[in-house]
Amino acid sequence: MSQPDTKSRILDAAEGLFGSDGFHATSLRAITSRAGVNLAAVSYHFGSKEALLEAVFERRLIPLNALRLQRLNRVLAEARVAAHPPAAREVLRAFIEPMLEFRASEPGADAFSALIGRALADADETVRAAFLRHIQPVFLQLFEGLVEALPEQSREQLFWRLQFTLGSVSHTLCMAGRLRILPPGVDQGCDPEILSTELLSFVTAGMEAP
Amino acid sequence: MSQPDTKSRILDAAEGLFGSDGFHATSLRAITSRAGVNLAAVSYHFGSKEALLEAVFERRLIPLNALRLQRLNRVLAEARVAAHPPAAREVLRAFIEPMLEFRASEPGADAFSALIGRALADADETVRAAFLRHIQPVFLQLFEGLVEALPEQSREQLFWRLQFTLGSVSHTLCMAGRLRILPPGVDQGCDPEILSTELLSFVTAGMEAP
DNA sequence: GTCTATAGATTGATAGAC
DNA sequence: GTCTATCAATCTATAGAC
Repeated sequence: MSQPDTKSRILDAAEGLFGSDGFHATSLRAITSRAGVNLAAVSYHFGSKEALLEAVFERRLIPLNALRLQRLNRVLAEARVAAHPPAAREVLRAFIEPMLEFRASEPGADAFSALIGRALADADETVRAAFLRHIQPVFLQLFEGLVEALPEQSREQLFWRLQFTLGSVSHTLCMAGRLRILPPGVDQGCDPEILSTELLSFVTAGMEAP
Repeated sequence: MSQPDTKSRILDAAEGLFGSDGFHATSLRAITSRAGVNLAAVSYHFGSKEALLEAVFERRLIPLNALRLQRLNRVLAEARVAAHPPAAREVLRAFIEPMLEFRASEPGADAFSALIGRALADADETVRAAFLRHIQPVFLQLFEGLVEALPEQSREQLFWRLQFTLGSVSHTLCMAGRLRILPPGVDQGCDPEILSTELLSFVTAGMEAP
């Protein structure tokens, strides 16, 4: 049981700092210092700061998006067998639950979660483009699933509503532990499972709105 | 009809660049270069980069949030006179429409719009804190309005649903003109008024979900 | 108020010894 | 693979002439 190798230590440190401070505001020195490795190790193992970011995305998003696509395809296949449209809630669940489950699963996952939640709207094109490359196939499949689930709506309308949904999901991934404004009678703590159910109910109702 | 003074030119340039490139990624040199003024003018007129950001927020958010509070209070007052709860849609409209109207009103407003859409989840605490200072009273009044509109829901539940709503609104402010993934049969162009109505329908249905 | 010039710190990246 | 040392570029901020 040796300690993680240099490459993994850098990935872990970068994930945490990119998530909490942002890509641009995180220096390679901050990363290697947290990882306990030499500054030059980043160049040796990854080549550049951008390539490191890409590696941080890949490590989590490849398995996560594969799981999303698998669940999405199962929901659509079952609906086809039953010869009726899939439920919008189940289509959305296939997209949302894997991310929230991952987030609740391991320590440090909330940093990656915040990174992902910010990526879609990030001002930095490096971050945004790297993220879009991974999310594109999932997004397109999710959209077609919603077209099947809600055939009475136009593609245009479904597209905008899906954008609103992505906004809710992204914000949910960012906000945990960062809520500063709490009205009286509201406690910040929230069971991840309840949050997941609430989010799913919210976006399902929004997508199905008359 | 002289050209805008140095202070306004700096504000305009900063607003545009903070919106498109982000606060951290925008240098004072980029701002003064776009504004056509000397680098030292920022220190003279504002004192620091952070103070400049605060001034960029203030110029737009003080009138905008005053309008939001005014509309919000009118909706709540009318409901009190009529002795029935306000409609959730009208409460949400008082919060959402002023921003989207402003955004459609003047050129350059979409840059500020993107800045605001990103601020709530920004990794940079400078940006986030400056924004929260302005949004706090509006947020608290909006929350209490929703408590009145939807009395059958707990404060906790309303709070989370309001967070999801903020996510949708924020993302809407960010995404215009930046949508990279377009499914077949979907055109990026969208009438601002239609987008506003669609967003309002989406979040109202989400807030009212069973 | 506006300018030049520069201080002082930090950045990403790399050359070359071990 | 890991390290030291360093380069060249960039940043915010300011001192001081006009």
